[in-house]
Amino acid sequence: MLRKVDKHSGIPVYLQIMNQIKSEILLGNLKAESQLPPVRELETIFDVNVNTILKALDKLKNEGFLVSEQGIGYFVAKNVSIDPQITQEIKKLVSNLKSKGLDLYTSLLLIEEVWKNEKL
Amino acid sequence: MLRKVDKHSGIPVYLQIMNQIKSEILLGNLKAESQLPPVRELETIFDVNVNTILKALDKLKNEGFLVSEQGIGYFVAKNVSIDPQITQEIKKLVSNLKSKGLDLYTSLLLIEEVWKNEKL
DNA sequence: AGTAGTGTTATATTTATATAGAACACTATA
DNA sequence: TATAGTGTTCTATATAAATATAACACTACT
Repeated sequence: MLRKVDKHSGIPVYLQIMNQIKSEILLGNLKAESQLPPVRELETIFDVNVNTILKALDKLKNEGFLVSEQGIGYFVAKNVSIDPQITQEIKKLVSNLKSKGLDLYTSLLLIEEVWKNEKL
Repeated sequence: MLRKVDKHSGIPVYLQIMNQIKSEILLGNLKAESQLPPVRELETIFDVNVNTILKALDKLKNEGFLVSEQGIGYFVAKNVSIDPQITQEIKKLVSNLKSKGLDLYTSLLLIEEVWKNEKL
């Protein structure tokens, strides 16, 4: 589920890592209490330096998504899964956008812009 | 339509500027051939330095969204408007997500993750 | 006590981002 | 030809992001 980051996207790497982990938690793919791979393994998975991993994990701790225990590991803190119905609607839109030939980046742009421009 | 950037979001400012302008073009709010505000005005609009403006505009030129003429100004290059039907579907999902209490950032995360995980 | 497997901290270095401030160059028009 | 309004380039500085490398600290288990 977790995958290498894109070092040339312009998006800071530690943010990409935060986003991946946060998403997995929100989508219910990483359950509360479950343990993350050790940081040195995450280094390999994401293909970045430990310090970058730690920066991401530290921020996720501050946001309450993770807890850590010295000598033991990192754990998912709370259960914050999203309503599966919402996931379903997102899937529909995504497959729709894909079938129209849009790429991910453009799609995200449009969604952000619509979000910020629509009242309510 | 164009608005100040968030200097503390972690997203590079020049990228935020690129994204705003690109979105306006894609949504048809900035028409082909139309002229952008002068760079020194954009400085004020986005509340950043000229050099940062120029970095964003330069990249948009390279992507073919803009052209510039010394002493005259920046112009929207091509007509790349998105199918309005797609915009409509995005609006529906957005208002749906908003009504469920999700915030923009979380929504974008989920969409990106679903996009990358779904085959097809 | 020792060791393997964890997280944590620290220092130095490199590269990317962003700002400030100034000067320069081109275009149109008075 | 002068000037206002544009874009463009340059240099210097500051901060943030990312890497490499090494050492340190805690936990569980033998």
